[in-house]
Order: sequence, then C-alpha cells, then structure tokens
Amino acid sequence: MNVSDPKLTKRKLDSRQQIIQAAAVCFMKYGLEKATMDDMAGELGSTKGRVYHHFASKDEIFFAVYRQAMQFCFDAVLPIVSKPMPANEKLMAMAMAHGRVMMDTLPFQRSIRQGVNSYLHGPELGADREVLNELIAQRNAYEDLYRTVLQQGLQDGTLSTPDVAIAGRAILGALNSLV
Amino acid sequence: MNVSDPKLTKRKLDSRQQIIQAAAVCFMKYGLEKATMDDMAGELGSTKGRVYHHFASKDEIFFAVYRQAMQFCFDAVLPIVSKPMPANEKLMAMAMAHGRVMMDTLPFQRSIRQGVNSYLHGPELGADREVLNELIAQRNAYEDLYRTVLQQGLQDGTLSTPDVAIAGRAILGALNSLV
DNA sequence: GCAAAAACATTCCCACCAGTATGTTTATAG
DNA sequence: CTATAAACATACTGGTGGGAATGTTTTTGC
Repeated sequence: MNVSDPKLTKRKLDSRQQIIQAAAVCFMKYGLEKATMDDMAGELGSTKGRVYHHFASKDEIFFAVYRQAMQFCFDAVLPIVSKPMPANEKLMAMAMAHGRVMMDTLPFQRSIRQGVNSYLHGPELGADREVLNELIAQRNAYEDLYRTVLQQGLQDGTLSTPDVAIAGRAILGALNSLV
Repeated sequence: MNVSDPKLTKRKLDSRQQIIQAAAVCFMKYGLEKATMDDMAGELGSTKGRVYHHFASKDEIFFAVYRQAMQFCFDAVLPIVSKPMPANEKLMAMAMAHGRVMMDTLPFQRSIRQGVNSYLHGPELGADREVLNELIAQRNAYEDLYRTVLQQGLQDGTLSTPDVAIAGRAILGALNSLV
C-alpha cells in the first residue's frame, strides 16, 4: 500500500523472471522431462529451494515459460498486423518479425515446441487442464493472425492459393521449421 | 543351415516385430520418455522379460521403431520417384502417398517425430551416436527425394518457385504437419 | 525322448528426481 | 534495535522406472 510494496513486488517478479529464463534454457538443453529442478537451480547458481519458493511445480514453470514465449511472439507481430499494408507485404513482414523473435528467444520457442507434444499425451494434468487449454487457445489466436492476413490477401488480390487451409498449414509449418 | 534355421529366425523376427509395433503405440500414447517398458509389455500382454530378451535397451527399441517408420515411407514413395512423370504430377503423387503412409502407420510416424527432438538434446547416447547419425541420414535422404523432384520441376518447367530451399522447407513442413 | 538353448515370466536393485520439511539468512516494518 | 516475514539453502522422503539376476516353460536339434 505504501512505496515499499511495488519495490517488493518488483524484486519478486525479477526473481521469477530469472527462474523462467533459466528454465527455458534447461528445457532447450536437456528436453522437457529430462531437465530437472536441480538443473534449473544450477543454471542460476541456486538450489531447488529458491525455485519452489516461487513456483509450486515443474508444470507451473513450464506454463510460465509458455506464456512468456507467446508474449514475445505477439509483441513482435501484433504491431504489424494493425498497420495498413497490402496483405502480401504484411505477410512477409510478419514472417520476418516471427523469424527474428525465433532467433532472439530461441530457448523459449524450443521449449514450447517440446512442451506441446509432451503435454498432449496422457490424461494426466488433472486440474491443469484448463491452463493447458488457455495456452493452446493463445497459440491458435497467434496462428489465426496469419490465416486472417492470408484471407485479406485473397480479397485484395495480392495473394492467391487454391486452398486456404492447406496454404495456412504450409505457412505455419514453414515458420515453425525455423526453430 | 538346414530348413529349421529360417523358421527359427522367422519366429524371432515376428516376436521382435510385435514388440516394435507395441512400442510404437506406447510411444504415441504416452510420449517417448513417459512410455515405460512395462507399458510396452502390457500392450502385448507380456512382461518386461520378453522385451529385454529381444532388445538391449529402451533406446534400441526406439531405433527399431524409427527404422521401421522410415522403411514405410520409402516403400511408399520410392516406386513413384522412379516412374517417368512430369515433376508436378510426381510431386503430387508423392505427397499423396506420403499422406497415406502417415495415416496407415501413425504410431510409428508420431513416435519418430517425438524421438528426433528428444534424442537431439544432451550429450548422452555415448556409443549410440553413430546409430543416431545413421537414422538422421535416412531422414535426410527421404527429404532429398522431394527436393530432387522440386529441382526436376524447375528444369522441365512444370514447377516454379522463387527459392528452392524455402519451397522445400515449406513442402516438408506441410507434409509433416499432417502427423 | 532328451539335453540344450531360446523365449519368455518373476523378482529384485538402485539411481534418479519431483516434491517436502526444516533450517538459515536477508530484508522490511514499526 | 527488534520481531517478522520473505527469500533463500540444506537435508530428507517416496515413488518410479530402467535394467539385471534368476527362475520357468517351450521349442529345437539330435
């Protein structure tokens, strides 16, 4: 409520951010399940105690990494989407921006690639099911940005394809292959 | 050396084949690392003893699944490659055949998708490094089939693209997204 | 039919890791 | 300066799964 409150929260958030970053690196280096909590702690020269003080479980950490990764993508691409441009140029600009983000935040992007596959298998997760759905929804929203521009291109005549769905798949597939 | 020898080998191979099939199913259902040896054994109504009698380790089983998966792909696509056709038609036929194989041998294809990511992480593997390289080489050889046809299409004029490498990526990305 | 080996099943071991419990330090509040 | 809570570190536990050791049955070669 007084001036110390935001300072405290900032410290807390900074520490969380460090952990998320380290987790992303470990997920990329060792893989989703092979990366241990000790690995993450070691990555920041700490111990598990610190990690579990900020996150309840390994899953929760991965979710945080996922959110961060998607945030990076949205931050880079959304500004371009809102700009008035011919659809073909816009699509290119979006793809370029996407590529840049992939390079700049590689640990995060590779982590979520692994995670999507890993977390879809098995009926585990229990209460986290809703969180998972939220993250999947975010990814669909991001991919829809590209599909929307593709549609615009068909209407303004700057793009053409026999099949919209297939073309969308191909574009997303090509983009993701950059990882 | 006599007539019983091939019969014995056939029984052995059949059992191995059953295990490989069950392993592929488990890999798809539970994921690469989450699938346990007991899962595979349970899938065929047996126990670990049987599995470890035919395979030395979990890795070795995965390698067998990988080989099988690639074999399915080659068997389906190679006959088309050797046929005399215009490149654009040939590419379509190959893609169709690829799609069919994906549907027919889904457990295998999904397994190797997971495995490639999983086995690239970490400097483990030790002596299996060479086996891994062999499998990667096989996959590259398969993808080269598509790139080659793409090149042919550029030469005979039935296909056109600004950038061969990018187009190749896009095609493979689209094909793999079918999984 | 009878050794011998292959094809299994059963049982056990132990390394590993997520998560917990508890101790210790550091910062904040009053 | 003190008590109080947050931010860590340390030490421990429980379950799990890969793989080995060992037993049992079935097949094969003679």
